[in-house]
Amino acid sequence: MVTAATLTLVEETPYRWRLDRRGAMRVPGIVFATQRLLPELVGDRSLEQVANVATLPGIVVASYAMPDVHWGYGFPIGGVAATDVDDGGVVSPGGVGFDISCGVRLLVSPLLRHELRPHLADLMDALSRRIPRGPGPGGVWHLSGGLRELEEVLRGGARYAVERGHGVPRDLSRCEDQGAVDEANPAQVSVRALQRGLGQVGSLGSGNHFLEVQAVDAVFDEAAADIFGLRIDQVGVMIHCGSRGLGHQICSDQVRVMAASMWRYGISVPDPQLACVPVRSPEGAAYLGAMAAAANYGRANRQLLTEATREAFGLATGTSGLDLLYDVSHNLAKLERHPVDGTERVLCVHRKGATRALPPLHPELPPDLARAGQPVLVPGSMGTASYVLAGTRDGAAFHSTCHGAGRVMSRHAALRAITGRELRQELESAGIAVRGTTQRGLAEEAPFAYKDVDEVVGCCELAGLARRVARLRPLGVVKG
DNA sequence: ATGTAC
Repeated sequence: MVTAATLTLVEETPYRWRLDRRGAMRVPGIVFATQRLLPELVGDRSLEQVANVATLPGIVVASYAMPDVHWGYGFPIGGVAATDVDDGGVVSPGGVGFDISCGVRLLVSPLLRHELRPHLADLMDALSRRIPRGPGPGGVWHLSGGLRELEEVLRGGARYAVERGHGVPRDLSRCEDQGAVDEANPAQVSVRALQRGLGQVGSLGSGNHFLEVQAVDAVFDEAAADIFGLRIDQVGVMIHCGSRGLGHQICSDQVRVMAASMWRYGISVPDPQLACVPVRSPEGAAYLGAMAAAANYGRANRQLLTEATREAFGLATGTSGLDLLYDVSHNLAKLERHPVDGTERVLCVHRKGATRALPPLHPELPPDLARAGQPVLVPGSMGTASYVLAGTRDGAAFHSTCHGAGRVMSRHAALRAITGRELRQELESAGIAVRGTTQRGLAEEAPFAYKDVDEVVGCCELAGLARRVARLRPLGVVKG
């Protein structure tokens, strides 16, 4: 067990720090952070988690932490770890997180900020009526085919949603994996998970999930912004949500199975929350099949919320046309090919609170975006800025970057520091319309409970993980 | 994140 007290970070550059191998670590840790972010990440147990992840069988190159890293279940949130699947590499549900395929999409409208202004209150009210949110059941899509149709969602994700008329084919061209991964295995999804998922397709959930009406307030890379269709004052809608109770139940189910079967593979880990099995094992295949089903559910979820958003936008503004810029997950494991020591290997890349950031001209990119690199959507904390980044040619951490601001204060501490009523007043007086659920839910997401998103994305750019394209400021927030 | 514990 590596203890926090013995961990020492060695400065490689002002934006990149190394945790040297020691004890059972198979690879070093690499932490991307500025001097200003360092105390925040040393303040919790996330460094210890970076070191623990470095002990996993088959891990290659390094256990990475993004600048928004913070403590999580087993793996840190903001962690990236890749294992060599043909060399005993493992897959671990803790490296994906409970909210499988949690992610973000950004819709871009033809309106500018001043054109929306007279319609903003109507738009927020229309969104408030149409966007199911908060914990528990409720979703915009009532699956008339019941569990049988849910299985279609698990196989087809956003593709199935569009097939059923909930969106247009162009949406799919702007989704990671064109809206669905092919490896989903609904047979590995428990009845309980299915039951939880049945009534939640098209819902935000709670916690840090949100839907925001935003406007571009800064452009950092004119050429990329032009390719992405973003200009100053342009209005967009950002949707941040995941796979709700279904993903959570799948993670719980699979962790239990893995913890009970690890001994068969002779694997020992320094933390029981790092339960894992070889990718090439029956349990590994079961997890990846169930995880893919949850991933598709998450993509369908964001697609249905897009449809509801378009309806609200049309009603309130009389304008149609909310084009999808991109949809990308930040909680997922994927089998990808990457060079390791000069040889191309098949790796199981775990990104937990970390976003894939493909470089310009990568074959998986939509052809019309390829020159700019993959759009990376980074939601900031409530009431602050969000960013659009783009993948860089060199990248690092298997082409990954940050996923958000990163929490620094516990929900409990945030509740002690401010009331929901106070926070709502602060946001409204800053000109941000709020449509929330509970006072408590608002208070837990207070901006001071998070790192400075400007510092986080600035660090990503300086470290070469991604480059800044545009910043968006909220005009209105629908809070889960 | 999560029918915020089965």
